[in-house]
Amino acid sequence: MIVYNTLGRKREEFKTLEKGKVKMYVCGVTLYDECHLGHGRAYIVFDVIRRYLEWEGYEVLYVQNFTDIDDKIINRAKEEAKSEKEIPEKAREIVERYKESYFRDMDALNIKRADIYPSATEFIPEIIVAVEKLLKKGVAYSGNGDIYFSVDKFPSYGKLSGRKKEELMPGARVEPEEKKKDPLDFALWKSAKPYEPCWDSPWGKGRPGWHIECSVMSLKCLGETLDIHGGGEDLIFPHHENEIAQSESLTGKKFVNYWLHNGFVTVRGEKMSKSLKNFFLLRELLNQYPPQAIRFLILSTHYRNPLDFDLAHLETALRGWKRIEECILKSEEILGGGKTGKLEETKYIQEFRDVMREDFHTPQALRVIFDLVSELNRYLSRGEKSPEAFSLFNDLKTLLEVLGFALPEKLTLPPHLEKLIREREEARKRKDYQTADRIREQLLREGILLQDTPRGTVWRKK
RNA sequence: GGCGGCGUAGCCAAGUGGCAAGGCAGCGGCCUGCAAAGCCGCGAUACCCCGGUUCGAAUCCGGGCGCCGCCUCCA
Repeated sequence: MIVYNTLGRKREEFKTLEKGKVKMYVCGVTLYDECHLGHGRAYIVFDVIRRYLEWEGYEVLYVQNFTDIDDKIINRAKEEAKSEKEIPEKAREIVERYKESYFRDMDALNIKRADIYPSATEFIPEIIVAVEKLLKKGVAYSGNGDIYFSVDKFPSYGKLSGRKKEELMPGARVEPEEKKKDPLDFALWKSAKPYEPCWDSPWGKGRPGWHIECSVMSLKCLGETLDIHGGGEDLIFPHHENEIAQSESLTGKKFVNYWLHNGFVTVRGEKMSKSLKNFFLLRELLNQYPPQAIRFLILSTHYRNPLDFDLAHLETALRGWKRIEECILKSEEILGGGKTGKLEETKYIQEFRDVMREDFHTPQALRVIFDLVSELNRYLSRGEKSPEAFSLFNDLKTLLEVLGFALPEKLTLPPHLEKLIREREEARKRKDYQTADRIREQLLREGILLQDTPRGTVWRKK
């Protein structure tokens, strides 16, 4: 299997530390706001990577953190709090609110839950120990109650993002802070201002810096070296660069073997972001489109390429998904649901494997699925219940599950609509097509689409 | 200023040396009472531009042009 490793910027053979096991850490969200499609992309992408690895027989331990203490959360709490002393409580409330919202969106998208969801505030003692260790090793220093990591003390700093320290200086908007010895140094521990949420530490009341939590939590949950660490490409610098510096200074071991980063979602060519106000919230999209359409859209572009979002593109994705869904519904009607006995694998399984082994090539995987759907449709259009058709149907369901598409559920119609369909069939027998067409239109207004097939009239949700 | 990415049919998107996948939309046909769905057939003499390497390039090299990202919180 080949994966593209950001560290080194090349495709590499994927070898796990321990045979058959994958330790995987994906940077989660900061719990201060709703998730938009950009977040959705990241977690769908890593969901598929995880599902594929599991399907290939790997035992995957998947960890995804929550950042539940951070400037943005505090700022939000300050906005919402009525008085200063309410701030810490508000911050907790905000965190809970958006954690719930996160799970609601991600569950709706059929993203498998991680094995562990560590939160920064659950690891304060461990973070403090880590910071003390870094101080003791002389790679960190104290500046007025804040503790900073000294980038100079980590010679290979820049190896992930491909920058040299000197290159970062000119023109870059690196805020020079007086407490820092070097503008690139970053906070491991921040001292608290009055009324901010805080914890006791050897350096006074404060809270952890952003980068240290991932180092500590991945270390505690997965060990010193990870197989895969993932996230959006905007995390490469400085977040992941800083994680490497801290973790490797702490353990002396290589932190991560394979760094995987997904590309952005853009809107009219520009990055989807809060500041540009060009974001689409997952919740709003999910109100209007089935989750499979969103997943289809995401997977139809390779995970490392930018994905330009437009509602028209989502509409196109929906139609594409509908073709697959129609094939499944029709198969169930003609061939019957449920798994049949294991028949020989079709060539499509092998093709799917071939393309997914090449850096998780989901656009190609969708091509394989469409090829399969076309062939299966040929059997179905003849009403043929051959073993080949059963086999194709089984494989189709298998492949869709690996890509995380929830299979359509068997729906039932309210009795009064069922009755209308029966009335229409009577009318058609009488050749009373006016009545039949009237009923068909009436049902369409209810969102029910009718298809008159050789095996009778079937209905679909529009 | 530094680092990185992208530019392929109307739209989306694969392909990274050997006759340009797939989807959506469109057109023609079959099926149908009419539809819907499905099936069959059709679409880039051509891959931003200009040079070069090669028997052969969308694919490699050089030079342009255009768009975007990171360097600041960010999936």
